[in-house]
Amino acid sequence: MADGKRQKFQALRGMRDVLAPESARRRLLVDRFAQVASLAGYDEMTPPLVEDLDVFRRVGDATDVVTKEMYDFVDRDGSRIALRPEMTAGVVRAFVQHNPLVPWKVWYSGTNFRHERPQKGRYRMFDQLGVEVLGVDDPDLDVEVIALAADFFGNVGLNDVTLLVNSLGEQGDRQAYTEALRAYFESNIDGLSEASRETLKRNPLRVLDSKRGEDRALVAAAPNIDEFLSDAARGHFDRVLAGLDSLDIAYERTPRLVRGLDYYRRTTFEFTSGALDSAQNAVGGGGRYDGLSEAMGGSPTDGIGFALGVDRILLAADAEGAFPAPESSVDTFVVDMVDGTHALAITHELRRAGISSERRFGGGSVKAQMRSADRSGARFALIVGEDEVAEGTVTLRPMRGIASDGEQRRIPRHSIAGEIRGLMDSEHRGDQ
RNA sequence: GUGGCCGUAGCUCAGCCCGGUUAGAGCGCCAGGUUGUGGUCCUGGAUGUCGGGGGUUCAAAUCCCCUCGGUCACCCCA
Repeated sequence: MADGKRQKFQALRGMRDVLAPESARRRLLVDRFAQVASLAGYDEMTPPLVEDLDVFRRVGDATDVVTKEMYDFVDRDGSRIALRPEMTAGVVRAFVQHNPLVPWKVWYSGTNFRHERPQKGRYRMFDQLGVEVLGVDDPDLDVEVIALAADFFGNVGLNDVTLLVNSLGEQGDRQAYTEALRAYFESNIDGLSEASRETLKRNPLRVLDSKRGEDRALVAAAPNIDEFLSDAARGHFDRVLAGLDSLDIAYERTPRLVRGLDYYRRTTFEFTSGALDSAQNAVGGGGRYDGLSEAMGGSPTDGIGFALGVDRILLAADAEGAFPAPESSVDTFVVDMVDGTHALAITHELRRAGISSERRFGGGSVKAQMRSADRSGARFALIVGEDEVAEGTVTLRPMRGIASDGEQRRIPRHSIAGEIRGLMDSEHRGDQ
């Protein structure tokens, strides 16, 4: 800096570094999701982190995500681009661009950006896992998609999760309902909070989401979506509910559930965690968005999908004591009391043989090296001193695991990898 | 974006209200006890721009202002 004083930087607001062991836990969570999704026939896809600003605008201009929270900027060539605030828009844009065979079933994991005031469970940079399916109108698909998410939560060990479902009807139904709400709230405007009056101008549906006490009574008595569903929408929704019942997937029918993004039609759903007692208790949500493809310039195509919040899932897992971070450990730790050249050679050798191996740098007493070995979580310590070098051996000392009661012994220097491999295999089989 | 609360060693926190010797504790870390052996125990040790900047004062971690960050509610949503 100008004054010569050293500036200590820190991550930008709402953006966090993910260090071990959290980093390993996240990787594991994504792996789990990949498993569950691929079991159901979904392929991974990775849309760009940045898109033309208009791609995201198609998501809806009445949502804060698009109007107030986007990281948009002017590129060097003058075009307006933006960091993705969610994944669906990019996926649908990709669908329109590549015109793949339908049904197109994809899953994704990735980072999104939203310029909001950070809070626990709400960050400016956050990861989502999700799926999207394009080209299928069948209500059974809605069930498959919801079941996939529900199974994933179960797989991760989250038990205190509630599924909320609703139908917003066809586009016309949704519009009619919106108008009915507008009329209703306008005729009762005096009972509405200041903030909700503002919301009413932009998006009457959103008023249903108000958490202000003053609005509660009015919201409770508001028109119900059920009265506005067309026969087709009604029939579709009934099939979805019947499907959920048949799979024993518990749900709560919530006519007031209004999802944030404007593109939702018909089936909408949300998963909330009872373990998260904050206002940020939604761990995932999604629904049908028939019509988005057209908005992106493609032909009319049915679509459905969901996005799950990685940060919130992990927070909920913490609260439930589920899905702990995997312990990081190595198979072997080399203690070199000679000059370090043995540690260098042996770790290299073992790693090439597929056996993980660590060592301490900068030497240190045997005691210090052993302490490092212990901390590394290594199952075996390989100790090399003058004596071992002289007789062409290394000392193999069991540190933990099934083998930890065994005595340490010397093994030929040239058969270390084979010896370790054998021990780990027998341990894996549950032998002595 | 609006309002409230908080910010002291790597971590969890005491001290701040009622300014005043070298700013503390536990855990962790390092070393020694055991000159070739971890995890327990004992002994010793290191570590802080008291979030940052400015102000008041003889004197500020303690008071005031600004700012940055976290957190809670609203809002929004994953």
